[in-house]
Amino acid sequence: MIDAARTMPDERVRADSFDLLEQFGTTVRFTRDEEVHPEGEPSQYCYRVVSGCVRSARLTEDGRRQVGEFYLAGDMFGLDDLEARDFALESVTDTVLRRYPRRMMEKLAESHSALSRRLRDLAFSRLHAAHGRMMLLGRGSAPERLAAFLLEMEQRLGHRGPEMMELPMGRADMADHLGLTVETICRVLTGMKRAGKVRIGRTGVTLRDHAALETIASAVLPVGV
Amino acid sequence: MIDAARTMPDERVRADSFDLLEQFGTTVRFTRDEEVHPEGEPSQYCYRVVSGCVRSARLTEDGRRQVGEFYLAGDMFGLDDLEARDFALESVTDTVLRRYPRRMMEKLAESHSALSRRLRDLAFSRLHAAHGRMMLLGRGSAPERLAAFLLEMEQRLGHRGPEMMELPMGRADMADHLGLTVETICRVLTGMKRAGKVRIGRTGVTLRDHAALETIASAVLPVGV
DNA sequence: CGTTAGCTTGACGGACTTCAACGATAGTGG
DNA sequence: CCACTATCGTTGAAGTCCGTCAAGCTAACG
Repeated sequence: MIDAARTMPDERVRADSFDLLEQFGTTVRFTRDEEVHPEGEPSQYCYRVVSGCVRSARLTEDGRRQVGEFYLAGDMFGLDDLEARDFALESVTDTVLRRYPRRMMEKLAESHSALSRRLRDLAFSRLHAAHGRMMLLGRGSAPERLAAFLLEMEQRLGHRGPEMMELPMGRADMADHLGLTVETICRVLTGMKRAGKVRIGRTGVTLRDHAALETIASAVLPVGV
Repeated sequence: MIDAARTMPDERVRADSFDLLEQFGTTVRFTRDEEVHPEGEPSQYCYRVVSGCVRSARLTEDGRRQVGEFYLAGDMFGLDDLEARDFALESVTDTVLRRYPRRMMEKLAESHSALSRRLRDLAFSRLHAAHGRMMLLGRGSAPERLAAFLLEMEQRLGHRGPEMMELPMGRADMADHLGLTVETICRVLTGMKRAGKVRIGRTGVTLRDHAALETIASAVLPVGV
């Protein structure tokens, strides 16, 4: 388990620094659409996704919703009390989480510079991703947003091969994540289907024409990616 | 010193932790629209704005531009090589910066947990702001974006009183920051002027009806802010 | 088998963009 | 000092992409 964690290439949590925390962790379970942590309260815990999917979401008074991020298996979240303060954290599907006391993490970070460094890197990595998403939301068309999203999901889910990729979230979650409506998601998805770029199932998608999707998405991605 | 760090309310840099770094700093100057750091290169330095304004910007092949953040006097930036890697850093106006070697900062952070903690808090604070901006870009109307921007600028510039607030950036920068066009910025601004909410000058704005602007912006701000 | 939640499709309207022209201001050189 | 010019800001008209509203469809579940 530790070794498997160690081979993670990206921001996914590697065991080395974080396993200091492991002994203080408890496992918690949620069914779909439960509140892991409510909007507006300071958070006592941080979490790691064991399986399933969690979303951070903010709601306006008039009902508009923005889904900030999706956290997938291996991802850590709730590391700052800031984020939890004005984004609700909700399970998307049936989800198993590992929960750690934030105070303990901060205490450990004080004496273990490697953990501290790791937390910082993680924060900057997230910030980096957020900046990319700002480009997407600010300047991307609906097809560009969706293409980028599908490719990101494929990468983060570690999906390989031709079989259908199961997406944990529904159309509404995608829409609120990408700043679009459910209808637009459907229409763009249908368009991609008709063009032979994707195959669509109820809960999954198959990316048939990778190159085409990457071309669409690359317009709003940093050059040379 | 540690206590001071703990009571920090916002992300503005106070000398306490960061002044460890001060002796390694050098002062650099830029006139408007110069490149502080180009897109695509790893950064050797991080910076603090002494005076003026710096923007982070990303460009697509077909000419669309996204301005990620504006850094004002007191703000630090370039703390991660990630951000610098795919956002160019450019002076908006005549700007004086204090420049520090990143390697030195990381070295100091290893042995000084207060600095490390500060860096982490700063990163999370930025992430927090980025999430707010995602809500704005994904779900906000043009007036909502502009109102939120004007109020944010007033706060960050530390502006008080009835006299005109000088904005360092032009309409194009605002537009690319808010995911709008220059024309839309003008039109919304004119509308606000006609409604008596603002007064407009070439390089500055006066916020005449604070309450109205806050009402507009509050729709896409977290509840209770 | 009925019910419900989520997905899909269509018609229409609106907010913002695009394209175009005009205006104002600052900087420059004769 | 004053044209001259470049740059930026403003305004108007037309177009487009996406949102809104509405209805139908599909699949899962009791």
